[in-house]
Amino acid sequence: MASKNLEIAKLFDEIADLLELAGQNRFRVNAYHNAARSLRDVMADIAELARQETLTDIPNIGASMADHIQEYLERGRIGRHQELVGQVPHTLVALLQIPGLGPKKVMAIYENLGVKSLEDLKRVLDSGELAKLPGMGTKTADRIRQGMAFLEQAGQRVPLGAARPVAMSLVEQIGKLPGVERVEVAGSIRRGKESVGDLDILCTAPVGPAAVEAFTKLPPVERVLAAGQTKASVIVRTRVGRELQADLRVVPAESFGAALLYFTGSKPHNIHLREMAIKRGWKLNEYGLFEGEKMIAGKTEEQVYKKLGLSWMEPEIREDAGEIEAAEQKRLPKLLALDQVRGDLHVHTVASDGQNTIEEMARAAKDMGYEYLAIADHSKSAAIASGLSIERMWDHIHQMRGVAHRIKGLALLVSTEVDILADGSLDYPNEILAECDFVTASLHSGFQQPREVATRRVLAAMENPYVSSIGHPTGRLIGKREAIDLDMREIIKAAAETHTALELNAHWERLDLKDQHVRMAIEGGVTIVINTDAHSIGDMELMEYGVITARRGWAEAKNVLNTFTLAGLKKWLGRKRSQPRRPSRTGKVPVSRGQEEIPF
DNA sequence: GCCGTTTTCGGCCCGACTGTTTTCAGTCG
Ligand SMILES: Nc1nc2c(ncn2[C@H]2C[C@H](O)[C@@H](COP(=O)(O)OP(=O)(O)OP(=O)(O)O)O2)c(=O)[nH]1
Ligand SMILES: [Mg+2]
Ligand SMILES: [Mg+2]
Ligand SMILES: [Zn+2]
Repeated sequence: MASKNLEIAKLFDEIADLLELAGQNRFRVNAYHNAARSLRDVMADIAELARQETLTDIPNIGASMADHIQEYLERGRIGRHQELVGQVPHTLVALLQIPGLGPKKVMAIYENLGVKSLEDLKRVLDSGELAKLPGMGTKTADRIRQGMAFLEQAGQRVPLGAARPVAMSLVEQIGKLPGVERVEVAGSIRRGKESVGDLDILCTAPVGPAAVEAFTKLPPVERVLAAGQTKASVIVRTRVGRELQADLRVVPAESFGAALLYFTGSKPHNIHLREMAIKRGWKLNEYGLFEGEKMIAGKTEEQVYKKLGLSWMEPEIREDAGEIEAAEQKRLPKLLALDQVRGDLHVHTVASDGQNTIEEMARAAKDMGYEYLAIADHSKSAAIASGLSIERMWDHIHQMRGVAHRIKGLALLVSTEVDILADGSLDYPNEILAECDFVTASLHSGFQQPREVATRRVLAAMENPYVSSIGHPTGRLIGKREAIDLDMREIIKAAAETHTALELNAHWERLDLKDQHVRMAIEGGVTIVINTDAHSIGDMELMEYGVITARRGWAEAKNVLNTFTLAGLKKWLGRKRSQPRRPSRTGKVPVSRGQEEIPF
């Protein structure tokens, strides 16, 4: 299992759902959801906090929640949960996933018709029994049927990199509609979440209903879920044939800031801000900040934040994970920006499974304004990725040095993406690694290994003095392959101790390290390196997704290795490789095989 | 069930859209 924190969070969410089905107090329901969220956000190991008896220091964890946690750690179950399962069939929780079906309807259908599962639900829809229940009719039945179909078709979240272009294209089309003024992407896409549930778009227009209506008639709109005076929800079909929900919100121009704030979220961030407004005797909604009838802010996000005593916050950190407290104390991080990135330290070429030559990659990097680029092809065991044999690697090193020598205005670094083998040893001997300016060590096998085994492999790799960074540490593919079960706290500790960077692989299918692990790593004093792992020139543009994810992990430029100048990078690398062996360090002749001048 | 620098009791975000309800509950953003 990934971690006790997540296991307990899942149980708390289920308790909340069961309580809600049982018709209990909605604030208690919220308390369980809030506790679950806090457990997901907390960086420390929950078992460790339990030992120290500091569980109630976690926000939203009080005496009851702490007892539940203790009980789970000791006995692997929570009595409260089991009681509830005795009262309400736990299979009903799955039915809540259907859009349009909430706790009240699920309970009514269960109590009157005995519906406990999706199959049962289909049956009572087809037989017409559902439509006969009090408070329900044929339209309700239709909505539920559509909800079930949508859940099957598009129940899964979509990776940011797949969703964002669709959202951008919609923004462009909405911008051309008559009467529409400003248009912005909002929601989880604006916050840069690794995967998104839908597309949220905000626009201003003097006449709301006209804009809403025009939106629902756009070509990509397949069907309309709801459309009113100020907003619409529709289903769009993407070019790859996937269905996605898109929500448009329309507000008058004077409310733009308040509306963007609202629609960007996150929901917990919104609620926290609204509670702050209440404390001051005001009201915050998507139309503005109000003192009685009087609007005191709303034209811009900054105005609203300022009135609440806060500085403006970057969307990426609006998760109510400490950013509001930081803003109150004027201690917000100075988040990393894309233009601070000076190089890419993990790209492939035709030598292994890339599509461009060393020279082409180098020229492209130079055109992007980079100061340095590290060519890192696969090592010999990566057979499906055409990994280089030792012999070919020596030749490849020669080739890389040749290009490095010829190209001006870019430091081309000799590198490798060396496999971490099953026993934690590396796929190349140290003689090769010593020739590299930068070494990325990656796991490409054994994804199912037990936590201890996989963790030990990574720790062993970090012990190697030539390993500069661990590539895509958890090996996950968003929506496709689970992360390797690793003890990330151990790995972060060891990375700090061994002076090894952890990669944030920028490809939107990976984003690995993920945002929360980035934050944990930085907290642990680890340096992150954001690499695209490009397999073609175009892939180098993926850097932006890595930067967004790093920002979600509160990364500043100083935490990110590839924002360092070439000299700074060199100095950083020199700390682990304490032996003098580089001519640039020692001023002496190259150590070995040094026909070419080593550019580094 | 959690929380508190005016509180250990009494609050807990706020609004839009839908359907079948004759006045608003349920669901969602
Ligand atoms: N105040 C308030 N705002 C909400 C609530 N639900 C949603 N919002 C706001 C904040 C959300 O970021 C925004 C868009 O809603 P979504 O349901 O699409 O959530 P979001 O985009 O954050 O995540 P997603 O990836 O779509 O699951 O609307 C709510 O209950 N209260
Ligand atoms: Mg959304
Ligand atoms: Mg939405
Ligand atoms: Zn790679």
